[in-house]
Amino acid sequence: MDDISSILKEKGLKVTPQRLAIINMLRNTKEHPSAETIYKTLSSDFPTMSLATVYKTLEMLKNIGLVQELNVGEGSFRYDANVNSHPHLICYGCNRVDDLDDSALDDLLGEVSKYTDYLLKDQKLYFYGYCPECKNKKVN
Amino acid sequence: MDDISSILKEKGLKVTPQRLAIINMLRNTKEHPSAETIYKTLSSDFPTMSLATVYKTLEMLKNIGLVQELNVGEGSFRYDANVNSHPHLICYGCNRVDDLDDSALDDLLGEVSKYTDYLLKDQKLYFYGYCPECKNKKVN
DNA sequence: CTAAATGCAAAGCCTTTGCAAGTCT
DNA sequence: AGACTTGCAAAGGCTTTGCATTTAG
Repeated sequence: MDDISSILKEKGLKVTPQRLAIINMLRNTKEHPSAETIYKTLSSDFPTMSLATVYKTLEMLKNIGLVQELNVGEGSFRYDANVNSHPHLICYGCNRVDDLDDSALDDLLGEVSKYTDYLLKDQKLYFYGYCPECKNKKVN
Repeated sequence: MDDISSILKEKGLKVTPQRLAIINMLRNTKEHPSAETIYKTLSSDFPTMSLATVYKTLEMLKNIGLVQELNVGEGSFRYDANVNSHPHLICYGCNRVDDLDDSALDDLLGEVSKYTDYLLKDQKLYFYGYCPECKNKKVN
């Protein structure tokens, strides 16, 4: 099921306002926020919440498979409530991080397996460039 | 040209034994070592060299385009003297990091461009699984 | 000689940990 | 009530920085 409270209870985890806020924020954004961004965004609603709680919650959500951690090369992680490991697109212009269509992934894996004898299990794929908006604005 | 001393001199950088050792080590390995690994490996030949020097040298080598930084998701970077951004394969069994054939990359980019309007400029592609050796050893 | 690099230690940044106080069930 | 979670501050791991000393050109 998709109801967070039920999932947490099933696992013997407590349902706290902070946890609900964090997972709900992640589920309602496409921005792939960092812990810091989550923290700041929720600060208005939870002024006393600490960054440590955000990290602990994210750790827990990772462990129960509700969230995945991304590393697009920024020195801090980003988080994604979409847990199937889909490719990402990162814009050099505006730093947005977009998802790449899932069906693209199948095609990519098909290509790779032509070139390696590895038994492939997972992947972290980051494509960098300019998003449709930025590629028009930019000079070169 | 490919002669390190000449490249450094051309850029007004000094040729030091430490720098030569680091770049030579990177050019002669396929292991994609971390700064720590480089440091430890060279310690026998350069007992007084500090980790800071390794980091400063790697930073410099990045800047002049002789080395690229990889992040395979380990909490520390790895370094690669092969600076074209080729895909990597990481083995869950033995943690080795292999290169994927360059021609695979062209195919992959061709696939991706079918699915996005991004203007693609670069990519960091990590495929995880079991290398040919480990996939035979493992149980599942 | 003198500009740049090294090596040491200290500082920084992101993340994790310890623990008392507070909250969920 | 009892166990888990929060929030604060301190600690950790990797990387960077500052600065006096040393080295390359």
